[in-house]
Amino acid sequence: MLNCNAMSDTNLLLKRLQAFEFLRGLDPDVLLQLAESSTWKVFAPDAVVFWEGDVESSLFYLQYGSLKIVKSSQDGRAQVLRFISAGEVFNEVGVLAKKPNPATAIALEESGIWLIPRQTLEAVILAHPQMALQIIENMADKIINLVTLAADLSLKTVEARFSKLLLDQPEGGVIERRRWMNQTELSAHLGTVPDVLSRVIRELTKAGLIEMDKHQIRILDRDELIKRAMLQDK
Amino acid sequence: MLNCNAMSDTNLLLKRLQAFEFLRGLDPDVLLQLAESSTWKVFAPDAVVFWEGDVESSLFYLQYGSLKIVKSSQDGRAQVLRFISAGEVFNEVGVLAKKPNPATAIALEESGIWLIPRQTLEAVILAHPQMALQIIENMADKIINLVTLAADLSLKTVEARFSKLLLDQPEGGVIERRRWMNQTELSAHLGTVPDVLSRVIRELTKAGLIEMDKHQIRILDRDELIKRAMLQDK
DNA sequence: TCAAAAACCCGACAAAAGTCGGGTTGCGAA
DNA sequence: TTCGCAACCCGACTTTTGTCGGGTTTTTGA
Repeated sequence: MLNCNAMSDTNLLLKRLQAFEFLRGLDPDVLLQLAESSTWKVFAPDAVVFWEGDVESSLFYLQYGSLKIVKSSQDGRAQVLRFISAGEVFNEVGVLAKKPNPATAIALEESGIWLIPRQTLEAVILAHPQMALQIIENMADKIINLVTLAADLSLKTVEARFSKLLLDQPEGGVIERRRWMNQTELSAHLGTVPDVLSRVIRELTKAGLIEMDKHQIRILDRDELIKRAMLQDK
Repeated sequence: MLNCNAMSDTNLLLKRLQAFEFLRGLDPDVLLQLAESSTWKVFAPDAVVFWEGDVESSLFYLQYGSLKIVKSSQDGRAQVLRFISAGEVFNEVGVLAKKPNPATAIALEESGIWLIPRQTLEAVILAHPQMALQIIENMADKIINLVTLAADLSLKTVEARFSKLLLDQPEGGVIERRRWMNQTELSAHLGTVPDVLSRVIRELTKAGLIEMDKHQIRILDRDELIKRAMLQDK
């Protein structure tokens, strides 16, 4: 399930940390300290990085791969709260607030992760308050996203949420469908089930707003899609 | 709408700040600095404290009264994200991340609020990193609540969400219905509309699980209510 | 104190979301 | 290559949620 070899390739981490926004402006020796006390883990696809309820005392830095953060119910349904891609940091909640994690993290593909222990992190924060402000900013972003998610789940239809997701796609008018970005994952992200998503796609296709082939979805009528995305939202 | 008299009753704030968890352990002179640069505002019931989209550069400390944080759609529906009662701090997002606020804050009753300007706050954080950790912990709590809210909205029925809310009530088995905690507000908090909430209450009453009179709701069968609250949740 | 406004109630209906059964397709591993 | 499994498709159905029109009760403020 989980390939965990704690090697000490700190040079590599050191280089990555230097490129990492959180840590911009820190002394190299502080970075070295962080690098030396961190451990390295590799997770296979579908492996659980941490469980809801776990009290995890490390900050996670995803070096390569991608993850999803989910909360799931007994009957199999799951709500994806966010996706995490390479270069992002997560588990601030667990590491700094000492609270059990509110959700489960699962690897979507093989993922390499650095674990920075709490002690080291706290020491660095106390010595470099600037870093605390960075972390706070990062958490604020998450709060903004969660607020938006909650409001959308409550106030918008599946069609509107899906349209919005399409429009938010950075590549103009096209969403790539990678192996792990299938209708099942997508529907969990939108807070619904695959059948309903399938139905919505069918309807938008029939209406001529989008076009789907095997590996991507293209936007054909952006204006109309915007209209539908705003349904029941301001 | 908004009764805004900037008086300098700093002594009062000083006393309150001393009692306030965020600031525990700070030097009295730092507290004084905070108190002196803060301003005081009073908001009438239903007054807007800040709007979604505003870039607010102060931290808010609610001294008395209560607020709700909402996100609303064009067609009048609104999702209440959280309630804020006396003694709580809010708008960390706006003040520290310099991001437009993701939601609107509205006074439920007359509310007195201290505004602590960003500059002062940042100075205090940089000088006392311990405080940054406090703020981070506070934000982590909010993230946990929002994660739970999003998952509940997506995975649970209105009945389950309402049951859970009842069970979460601190006073054993009783929820007080204040003026501003009516079915309209309650339903906005649960992510539904008054009619549906009314129906749920009717059904739970008919099933003998709860009992409602003019000013409070009592739990009659806690075990069965727990069962219903868990419906479609783990 | 009384009248208007707001909250609440409720049955009937409409719309959205979820479920089910039974398909087809396409990809990967043996 | 072929078998098997997972993803996807789709129509019919159910459940949940939201809406509407009409009512009653409660609160509030002039």
